[in-house]
Amino acid sequence: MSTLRERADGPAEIARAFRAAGLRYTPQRHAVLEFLAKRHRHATADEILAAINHGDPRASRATVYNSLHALLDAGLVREVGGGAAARYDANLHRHHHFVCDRCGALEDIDWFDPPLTAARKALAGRQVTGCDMVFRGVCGSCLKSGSRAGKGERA
Amino acid sequence: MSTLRERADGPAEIARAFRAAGLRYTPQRHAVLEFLAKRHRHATADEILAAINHGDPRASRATVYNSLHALLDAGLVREVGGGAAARYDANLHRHHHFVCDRCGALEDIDWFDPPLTAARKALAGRQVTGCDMVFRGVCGSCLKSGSRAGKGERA
DNA sequence: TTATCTGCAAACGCTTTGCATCGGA
DNA sequence: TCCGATGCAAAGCGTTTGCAGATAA
Repeated sequence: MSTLRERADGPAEIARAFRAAGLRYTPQRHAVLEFLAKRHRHATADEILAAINHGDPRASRATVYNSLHALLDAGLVREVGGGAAARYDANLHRHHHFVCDRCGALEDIDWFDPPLTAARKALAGRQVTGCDMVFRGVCGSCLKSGSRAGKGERA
Repeated sequence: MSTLRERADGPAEIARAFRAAGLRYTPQRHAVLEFLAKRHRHATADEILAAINHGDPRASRATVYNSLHALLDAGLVREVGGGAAARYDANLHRHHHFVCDRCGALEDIDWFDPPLTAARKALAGRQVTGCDMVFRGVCGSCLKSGSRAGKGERA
């Protein structure tokens, strides 16, 4: 499991990631992956679209979705269910998620091993390749402020 | 935490659940909760709508969503991210989920305690009220058949 | 050269909303 | 009686698709 976010800060690394994954390397795809890898995590497709079209390569909405699907298939990007719109995350560092029921923030939680031993019995007869743990509750700043913060992304 | 599915098979129990939750009790809402509690789990809003309009009380699409939200707020129903459309589950028995990457089946996994001790450090500073564990992999029948089963619900 | 990606726009599916009416408490 | 639920239809939003033209390998 590579840690793209740590090592792929240079354009060359991103190009290499595409080739390693057997994906065609286009400026648009580069922009999508670079945006996710270097700048923002938990970005929605729309945020990616806006950011890219603010910059140089310019990609259409369809192309952004297209690229995201290619990257998902290749395992370079992860989809997080979060809320209404899907969020994408290039950080392949394993981590869990926490969703604040009050302000909707989606935060990363440091990785710890899921209880696969305890799960073994319950999961018998299946081939398990992954486990997403999503915790829910009230995040730190909502606890502090005591009120509802702006609904949105804060991770 | 009540186990509606086990005890609320009678209409009276369902009415009671509404009153206990401080919700207005209408025929439509009764039908939604009854459908989820007695018959089908992991049902989409559309499935609920179709089932209800096949029966007696008849509810509009908006009313189904409306009822579901009321039930969600009251904690009588759980939303499961599953796929494109949200799925709803009245079984308040705690359980985890398993999603088959091959056929898309959504299965229940017997409850076991999440590793909250291990998580404590990572979750510090937050108030945690819940934990959804979603396992991914290949389900039993796909393993057997070796090919892709029909995409859909099989839990 | 050729398979495949891009871009545009329109379609699609799920969910929400506005508003007049109905009905449970 | 009165607040809130219902029903209809239309809008909203995120996502996908079809097809002609462009482009990476």
